[in-house]
Amino acid sequence: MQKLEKTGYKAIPIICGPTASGKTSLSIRAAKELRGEICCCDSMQIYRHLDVGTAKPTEEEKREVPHHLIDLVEPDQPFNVASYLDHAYEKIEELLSRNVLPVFCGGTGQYVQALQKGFDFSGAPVDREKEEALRLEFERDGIDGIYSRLIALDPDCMEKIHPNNTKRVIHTLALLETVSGTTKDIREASTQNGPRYPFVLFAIDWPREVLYQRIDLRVDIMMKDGILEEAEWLFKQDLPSDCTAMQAIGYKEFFPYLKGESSLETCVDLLKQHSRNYAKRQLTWFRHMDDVNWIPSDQLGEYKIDSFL
RNA sequence: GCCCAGAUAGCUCAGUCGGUAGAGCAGGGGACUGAAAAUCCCCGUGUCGUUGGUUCGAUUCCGACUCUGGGCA
Repeated sequence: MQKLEKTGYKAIPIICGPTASGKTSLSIRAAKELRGEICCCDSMQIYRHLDVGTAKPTEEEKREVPHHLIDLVEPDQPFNVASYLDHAYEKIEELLSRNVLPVFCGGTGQYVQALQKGFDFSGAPVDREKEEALRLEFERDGIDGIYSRLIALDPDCMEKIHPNNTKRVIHTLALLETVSGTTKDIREASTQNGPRYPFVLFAIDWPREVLYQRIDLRVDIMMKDGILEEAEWLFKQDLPSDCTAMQAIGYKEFFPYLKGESSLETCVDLLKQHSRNYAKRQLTWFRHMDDVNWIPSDQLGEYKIDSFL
């Protein structure tokens, strides 16, 4: 914490908001005013080569303010919250050692929450082989048996995890068969030490219809900026379809067109649709996070975040 | 002009052997502790095109009309 004091601020800001809400420009202005550097908090911008479709900062924007935590891995490499936290904490230390304030910016609710709450995943190891075995069992026999075993180990899961959410059922059972205790015990242990740093959250709020218009418009701009070429590049990499980068919005929508199964216009419309659906899910995250400072869209240009720091 | 097929939820359509209707998508709300831009849960009243007829009762059957496809001229 002492290192943070040297920057002159008491907390690290995290600027979030749904896709196309203006996070990037706000974070650049804020970082300049606070003499900080930007740390992205985005589960897709961590992939190299996926630039236009993930709305990564442009070269020009990166020249204005240094950006970190982007382009961390190749699209075929595995990545998750825990990897993100490792990179994030390392980067925060590096910036603080130079007395520079990290300014976080991003739309991945899970990553933001993990930072804010200080989740420690070291007590919840992942057993890939066990998960794979359960996945095979699920494909063979269905979810019922697996779900029953999960409930036997932790009855609370009955209301916390719906049996149709097979991905989560399998993951949680694998975890509970690896470590002792219930999900509640694991949760409690993971937040035992609290957040690593004091964070302050901001979220940008637009009227829904306006946000949706902005999303549609931004997709059109992405088309001009070469999103299709990027999608084609990714398509040609021929990665497994369950690989995370292949599920990024802005790429998968073009695959039917690239296979000759659908018109370009249909794909663009679908991309807009998926982006809107995603924005709604993001808002659910932000609305229910603790201590969020909402920034009304009409105050975006002059909003000062430093009074919270 | 004639023939055929449609007309039902914002969209695409199912259905009612005559008792006023339901799916997918869209839209709204929610969950989220190692794939999270993922995954999953909840929410469905709409002059059943208009208008006559038959009927206790018509969105359903019959007629006319309007509109939309397709075909023939």
